[in-house]
Amino acid sequence: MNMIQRKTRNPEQTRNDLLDAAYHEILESGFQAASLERILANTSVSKGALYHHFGTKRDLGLAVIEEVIGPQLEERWFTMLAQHDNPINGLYNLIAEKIAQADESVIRYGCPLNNLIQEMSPLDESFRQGLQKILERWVEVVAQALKEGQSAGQVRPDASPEDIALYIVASIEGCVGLGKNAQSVAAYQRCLRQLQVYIKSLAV
Amino acid sequence: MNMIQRKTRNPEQTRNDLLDAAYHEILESGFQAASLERILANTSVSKGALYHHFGTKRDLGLAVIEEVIGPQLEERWFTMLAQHDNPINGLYNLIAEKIAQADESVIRYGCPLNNLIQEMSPLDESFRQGLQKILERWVEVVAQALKEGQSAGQVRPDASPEDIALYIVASIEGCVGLGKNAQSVAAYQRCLRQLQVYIKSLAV
DNA sequence: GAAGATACCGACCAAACGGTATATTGTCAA
DNA sequence: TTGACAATATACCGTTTGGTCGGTATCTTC
Repeated sequence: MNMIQRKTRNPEQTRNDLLDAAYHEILESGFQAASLERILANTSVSKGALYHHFGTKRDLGLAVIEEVIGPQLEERWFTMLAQHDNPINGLYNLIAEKIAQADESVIRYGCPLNNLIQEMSPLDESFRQGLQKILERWVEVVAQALKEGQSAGQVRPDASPEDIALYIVASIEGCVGLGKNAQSVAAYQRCLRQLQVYIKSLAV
Repeated sequence: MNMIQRKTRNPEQTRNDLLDAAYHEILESGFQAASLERILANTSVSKGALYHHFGTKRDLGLAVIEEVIGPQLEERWFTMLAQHDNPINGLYNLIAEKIAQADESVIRYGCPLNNLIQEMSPLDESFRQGLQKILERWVEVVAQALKEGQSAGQVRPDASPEDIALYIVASIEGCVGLGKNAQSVAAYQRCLRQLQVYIKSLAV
């Protein structure tokens, strides 16, 4: 056979390339319609190499959730909320940042987490669990911040931090979803600004 | 060829059967992964009949959006909001109804509109437009009710009806999405109850 | 430096897909 | 009654899909 292999081996790089290409392919087409051929074309990795690193397409998808989408969100929210002493300000600024950074690509493809939830959670229990782990962590980080805000007398004491955190996360996903379908950065921003109003109303 | 046709012809019924089966197949698998073979198997309609009524799979999907999903939502929200003199009460009760009617199947498959938005809106402009038409109508109905509430002195005058309507719709979709992934009726209900709190805060 | 493990290659495969072609039958107007 | 057309049936097609397999090149270890 005619063998033209990569000059030097680099399994880690190969794996990362695959994860990265798979992430983008899934973001654009969804998981089920994601094409392995297309992923391979975008990485110049061979099919053999792909199946060396990942047992099935499903495994690749699960790895994307765990190793790409999860850390992405974790970093953004965890470090951001840790920077503020007041959770109301922290949340408000996070949304403000989302409003400021809103651009065509966010509006076009929406939230990778939400996309996968809607598509895959009823179809594959492992996907659902992988996504749920991220979701729970997200809600937990927000709830924890709110709880500390209550102790510090910054957040209304009559509110349930867990319920509010859940609702805030839901609202964000909803705003992204609507903006995505409207293909309108403005609509997305208007929607998030209402969420800011709600967040402000949580202050004492 | 061996012809075993339906005893009596009924094109309208055939078309409706197809729309109904397609709706359920799409709800369960998404549009791209929806299988025509499976739809045919669930209707005992032949492939020839299907392609007589719908030019392509895409046309079938668009018809489901326009003729099944759209009217479903229209009926629920339009008639419901018309029953109340006070939009705050109307919206509150609509959410209360959603909370009361929450069951496994809602939680399992989520909102058909939201599912299609996340999957198809970046991939097919016609889908996006069909979905957007429903979305805009939904937002408009809510906004109109709020506007009338403002005139009647029931809704805070400093609020923008359009923005709030957009946000409410987004929040609902978000709540369904989270409940769907958590596979938890309780989480879904907790989320919606926070939305009720927000809605109440709109009163004068 | 030989051996064994790891990484990678690309041709091939069966199955499922959406869609087409052609044949047949029910319906209804003339 | 018949002729035309709408409605339905099924065999078939090309393409794409995820996945396999035998083989090769590189790296590590002793």
